[in-house]
Parts: sequence; C-alpha cells; structure tokens
Amino acid sequence: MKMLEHYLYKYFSYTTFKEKQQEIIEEVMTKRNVFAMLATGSGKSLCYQLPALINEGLTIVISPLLALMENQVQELKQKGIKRTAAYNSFLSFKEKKYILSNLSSYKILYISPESIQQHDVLYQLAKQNISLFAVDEAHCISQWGHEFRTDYLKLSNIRDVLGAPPCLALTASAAPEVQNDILQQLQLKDPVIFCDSIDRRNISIEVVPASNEEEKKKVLIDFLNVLPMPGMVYVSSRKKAEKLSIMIKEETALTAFSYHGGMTQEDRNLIQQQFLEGETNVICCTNAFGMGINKPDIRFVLHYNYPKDLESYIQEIGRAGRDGFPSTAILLRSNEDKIFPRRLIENEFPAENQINEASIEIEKNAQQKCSEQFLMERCGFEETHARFFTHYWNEWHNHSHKLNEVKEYILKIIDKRKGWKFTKLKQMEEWIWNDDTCRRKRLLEYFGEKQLTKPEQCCGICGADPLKKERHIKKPSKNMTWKDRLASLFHQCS
DNA sequence: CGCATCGCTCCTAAGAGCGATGCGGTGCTTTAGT
Repeated sequence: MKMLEHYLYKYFSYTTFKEKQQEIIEEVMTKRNVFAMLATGSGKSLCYQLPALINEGLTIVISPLLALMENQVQELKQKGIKRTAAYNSFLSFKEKKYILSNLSSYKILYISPESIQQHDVLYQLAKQNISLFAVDEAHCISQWGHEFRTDYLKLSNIRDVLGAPPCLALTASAAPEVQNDILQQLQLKDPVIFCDSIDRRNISIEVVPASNEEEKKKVLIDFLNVLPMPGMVYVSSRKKAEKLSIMIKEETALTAFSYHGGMTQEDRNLIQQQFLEGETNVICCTNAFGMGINKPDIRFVLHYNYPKDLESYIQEIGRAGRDGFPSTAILLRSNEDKIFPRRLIENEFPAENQINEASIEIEKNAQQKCSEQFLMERCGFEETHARFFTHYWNEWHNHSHKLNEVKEYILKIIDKRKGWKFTKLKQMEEWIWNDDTCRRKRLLEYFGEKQLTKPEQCCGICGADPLKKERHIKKPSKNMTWKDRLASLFHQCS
C-alpha cells in the first residue's frame, strides 16, 4: 500500500513504518477490530493516529491518564496536526462546551473512560461519525477495570451507543488470559491479533535473596554503589519510597528523589522532569511512576518490593534500556515481603459485613439504584469500594435479575476476583522463588512465548550476568562485603 | 501482618513506656454560566 507511506510522510514526515505498524494500520483501515500487543517504543500511537487522519470522521482515544492525553495532544500539535483535543477535567466549562459543540471539526479526541460516560458527552459523540474507537494502554481494562476504575468495564456499552465503530486495543503487555479478558470486556468480534515478543534482550534479569529488611537495605546500597546510573527503585508504599530516597541520599553520593500518588501534581511533574533530564540518579517510586515515561537511558530497574503480577513486573522492568544498551532488572526478595501484596488485594474489596450492611440500608430506603455517595455517607464506604459496589449492584439491576439476590451476586464476584488476583500473585511468587529454571524462559512461558535463543546476559540462573557470575562461581569469602565483591568485579570487567 | 502513630498513664515534671488503633497503591471526576 503505497498510499499509506504517502500519508505517513505527509503527516509525520517518516518515510518508513516500524515493524508491524503497517500491517496493523492496514487492518484498521479495513474497519476490522484489532488487538495489538507491541513493545513500548514501537510506535503504538501511530497505529490509530494515521488512520484517524486519513479516514473521514472522528477517532476517539480512550486514555487512562490525563498527563498522557496532554502529552499526545501536544506532540501532535507540534507536528502541525491541530485538529485534536483532550477532553477532561483540566478544561474549563467554556472549553468543554466549545469542544462538544464543535466535535465535527476534530480528527482525534482523547478522553478518559470516566469522562466519556457523562451524558452530554456521550450524547454529542453519538451524533458524530466515529471512524475508530481506540483504547490506549488497554491492559488497564483488566488491571483496573474490575475494581479500581470500573468505568473501564463500561467501554463496550459506550461503543455500542456510538454505533459500534471499529475498535483498536493497544497494550505493551498482556499474558494470554489478560488478553482474553480485554477482548471479552470490549466485546471485540472477530479481532485481528498482533503480538510482539515481550522479551527485552538487552535487559538481564536478577533475583537477589535477602533474609530481612535490614539486609535488603544493605544490598540495595551496595548495588547502587556499583550500578551505572540512572535507575529506578520500585517499592510498595509511599512512605517507603520517601524513606528509601532519604536513605540513599545519606548513604551514597547519589541524588535520589521519591515519587508517588500522594504527592501534589506539581511535585510529581517537577521530579519526573528532573529525572527525564538526567538530573536525578535514582528515583524511588510506587507503581504510580511509569506509564508514559519514555526515558531511553534508564540503566536499571530495581524492585525493592515485588508487584502483584508478572504483567506489572514486565511493564516495570521494561522501562529500562529503551535505548537498546545493556541494562539490568534486579529484584530483591525476602520472605517478609509476602504479606504486603496480600493485604493490598484484600483491601481492594469492601468487607463482607459492609456489604451486608449496605444491602440492608439500601433496601430500607427502597432505592432501586444505589449511589456512591449514599454508600460513603451512610455505610462508611471508601470511595473505591463504593464505586465497586455500585457498579456491580447496577449491573445486576440492569439485567433485571431477582432483586433479593444482588448481595450474593456481589459476594460471588468478589470471590472470583480475589481468586484471580491471588492466582496471579502466586504465579509472580513462584517465578521469584524458583531458582532452577532460566528466569527469562519462565517469564516468556507465562506470556505464552517460547524462548528461541538466549541473549548473552540472560539471567542470574544462566550465570550470564556479571554480578551473578561472581557470586556463584567464586564463592565469596565470608569477610567480604557485598560492596567489596561487587566493586572488585566491576573493576575487573571495566 | 508489622509498623507507625496516638493517647493514656505515671503525677513533682517531662518524657518514657504501654496498649490500642489504623494504615498500606494505582486516578478519574466534581459547582455555577453568556
């Protein structure tokens, strides 16, 4: 298709497509539904941007973060593509109104799953000719949709209201069952599926045992003293992020900052910017940091605490070495860590007694629908729990099932979801604590891939990593500290 | 579960010591209006 290349040059001044881009775009142009799992940096956004500009009508892009939308719009505008906008709460009433009453003059509209549900918005959009319904970072559907941001589960209904335009779902990591979940939630009929390998061959993979928190701190500092910079340290809580960044500043010569969702937007922007510009060596963060971060030269990603599933893990380590140069993923494991992720999962769901209480309260008030506000004010629900409960309550009622069984339905959902989440956590932990098989191989297997050839610097089990090789081949003398061992090794290698 | 924090106790005071309590991650949205 010479035509595509013509438009590629016209709008983006590129002369050639990256791998798979062209095939995906061709399928999108034929109005097929497409699911594409592409490594970060492989030009996912172009897959909807180019068709959006060529086709008649409006392309809607569902995006999980306001910052992502803003970046994308800005980038497009810099390329001279002006007929694009992000519709979200950053806008004033006037701006929102302007966009809604001029929808036909836009080619691409970025919007969150929450905003698109708003009555006005949906009403106006439904009157448009929607050429494509794109879902960016589609793993959010599976990762966030069921509990945290249930509006993600409503996307297939939204798409129906919009006249069922063709859909393109894009993500960087989804194991087969997550993929199925996404396809099912979006109700994609007969989709074309593209999958890149998730293998990042320039990233070597390490798991380092530590018997307790004290030892982990020590190992962390030892690593930081020898690892090339910059890098990221993932932790599980906000407080830990702050404490570790202070510790690193005190005990090393490095600059370190923390980053988490509890900080103001200004602080987050500032710290992110400093890191992107190379002014910070180490960033200690929760899982708030990452999506949309495109820093090419991150040399290591160190997990001080491990995430709840291998999808998150692969996403997080994938932030290292985007420039293709050798990089390292290190995970510090300690038995003490096992409690925290379990607590997090439990905490995602309202407690059974709350559910009982809420059901009684709602019936007492003879309400057909329950509202989040009611649950928070009358039943003491947290916001996310209230939204979770409301979503499934309404879902049940919309399908006009027996009213008295809604409580059992919600309890069943919770049971099922906890089961799913604990299974994923178990798979993560099995991967961490299995010291027999190549870590890369097991990771690939989880994502339904077969390992073809191993990179030279594969993983700690394969003994390919210089850090690991030293530890395994030469049994270190007892008096030697981690620091000495690593330092001597690095001097040897360089 | 494990840790940090809170408030109580002691009673000359301040601050140490105690048990009880609660917190722990991810983000969107949100009024009025020519």
